[in-house]
Amino acid sequence: MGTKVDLNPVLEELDGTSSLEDLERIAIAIRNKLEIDHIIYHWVDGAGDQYGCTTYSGAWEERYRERNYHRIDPVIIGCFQRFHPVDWKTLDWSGKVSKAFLQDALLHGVGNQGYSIPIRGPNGQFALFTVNHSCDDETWQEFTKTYGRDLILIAHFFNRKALEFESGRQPEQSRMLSPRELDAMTLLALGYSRAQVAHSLSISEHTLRVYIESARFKLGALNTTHAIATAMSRGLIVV
Amino acid sequence: MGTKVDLNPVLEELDGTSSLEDLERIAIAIRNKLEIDHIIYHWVDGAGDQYGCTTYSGAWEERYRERNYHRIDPVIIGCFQRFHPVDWKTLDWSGKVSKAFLQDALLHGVGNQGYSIPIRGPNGQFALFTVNHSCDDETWQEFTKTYGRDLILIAHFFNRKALEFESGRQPEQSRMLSPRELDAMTLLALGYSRAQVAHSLSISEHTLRVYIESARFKLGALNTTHAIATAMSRGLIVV
DNA sequence: TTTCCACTCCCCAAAAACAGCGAGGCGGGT
DNA sequence: ACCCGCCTCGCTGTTTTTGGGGAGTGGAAA
Repeated sequence: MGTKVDLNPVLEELDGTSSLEDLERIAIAIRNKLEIDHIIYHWVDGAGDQYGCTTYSGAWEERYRERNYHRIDPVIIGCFQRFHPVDWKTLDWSGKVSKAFLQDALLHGVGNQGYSIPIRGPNGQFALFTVNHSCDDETWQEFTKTYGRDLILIAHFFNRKALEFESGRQPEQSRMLSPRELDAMTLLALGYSRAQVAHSLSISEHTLRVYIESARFKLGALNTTHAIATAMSRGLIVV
Repeated sequence: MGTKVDLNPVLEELDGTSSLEDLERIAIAIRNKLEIDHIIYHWVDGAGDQYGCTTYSGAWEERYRERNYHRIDPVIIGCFQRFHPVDWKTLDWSGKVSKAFLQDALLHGVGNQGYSIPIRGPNGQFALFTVNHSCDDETWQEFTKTYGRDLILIAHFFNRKALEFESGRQPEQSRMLSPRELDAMTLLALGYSRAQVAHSLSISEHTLRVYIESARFKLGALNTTHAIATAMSRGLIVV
C-alpha cells in the first residue's frame, strides 16, 4: 500500500476477459497488487446474491446468505440510496442489529475499513464493488484517495463483464410496455386510483383496465402491485 | 484530436465544483480540450429532461423538448437497456421515426458521430453523457478508444455533481419502517396477496393489515400500491 | 416509571381489483 | 393484402382490498 500501483494493465486484462474464472483470478490479482485484505464484487438482488466474486472466507459468505444479512447490511442499505462511492465510516452503524452484524463480520475476518462503490445496470440491476482492509483511519483515507478513480473504473468493468456473463438468464426485453401502459403504471405508482388514472389519461376506466391487465401479463406479474414493483425494478417507470 | 490530452486536471476541477455554472463551464472546457463538436450531459426522466448541460444549439434543444424526442431517440432507447458506453453506429437506426429524427438532428448541427455513456443513480435515476463530433468512422473509433475510460470517469463525476445539486428535493428520512412492516412490503411487492403474506409471516391477515396501514401512513402513501412504489424508490425494500 | 412503539388480534361496509366475455379503428411491417 | 400490436369502448359477476373503528401484550427509551 505504499507507492501507487499502475492498474491500467488490470483494466486491459479485464476488458479482454471472457470467463468467470478469469474474473475471480483478476480479483485476487488486484487484491494482491493493492495489498489489501479483500476485494468483493457482488450482485445484489431481493432474494439474495445472484452472482458474486469475493475473497471473503467461505464461512462468512455462507453465514451472510443464511442469515439474509443483505437485508440489514448497512453497506447495502446505504449504498442503495447513493451514487458516490461510500466509505464504510460514513454509514449508519447505530442500531442494535447493525452493531451485531458488524461484530459478526469482524469475527469472520472482515476488515474494519471498507470502501464500496454502487453500480447500477439496466432493469434495476444493482451491484456493489467493495475493497476491504484492516488498518487505521488515516492509512485508509490515503488509500481511497489514491485509488478512488481506479476503483470506479474497475467496478465499472467488473459489472460490465458480470452483465455479459449473466445476460443469458434474462431474455426478457424491456421497453415492451406500450406508451399508454407506461402512463398507466406510472400514475398507479404515484398512488392514483384507477378512476383517477382513467380521468387523468382521458380514457374510460374499462380501457385503463385493459392496459393494466396487458401490462401485468407482459411483466408476468400476479397483480397490479406486483406489476408496479416489477416495472419499477426494471427501470421501466420512474417515480 | 491528435495526441492524447491529460484529463486529470479536469477531473480534479469537477470534484471541487459546487455550482451549476461551473459545470457548464467545465463541459465547454472539455469540449475544447478534446477538440470535438459537442459534449452533452443530460438527465432523463419519464416526463422529460430534468436537468442538462449541453453545447448543442438552443434551437435543437428546444425542438428536442417540444417534440418529445426523448421518447423516440434511439440513443436514449438503446442506452437505457445497456450498461456499456455505446457508439451511435451500433444503435438501431432503422425504422421510419428514427431516420426522420436523425435527419432532423443533423440539420440542427448535431455531428454524425456519437458516443454515449449511460449512468444510473438511486431511485431509477438515469442520465446520459455524450460526446459528439463530425468525422469519419476511423478517426472516431480512434478517439473513443483513446478516451473511453476518461469519458466514463467524467460521466461519473458529472452525474455525481448533478445529483448533489438536485438532491434538495428529497430530504425525507428513510429507514423508518419496522422490520415487520418491511417484510410485509417486500412480500406484497413480490406479488403475494394479503392472505399469502399473512400466511408467510405466520400472522393473521388482520394484523398484516395493521402493518400495511402503518407503513402506508409512515410513507405518506395514498394506498398500498403507492406505499410499495414509495418504499422501493426510497430503497427501503429491494425486489 | 411512565410513555412510547412494535406486535398481535378482531368486526364491518364500501370501494377497488380481478377475471372473463365482447367490439371496432388505426398503423406498421411481411 | 394481411396480420399483429396498440388504442379505445362496452358488459357482468366474484373476490380482495381498503379504511374506519377498538384492545391487549411486551420491550425499550425517556
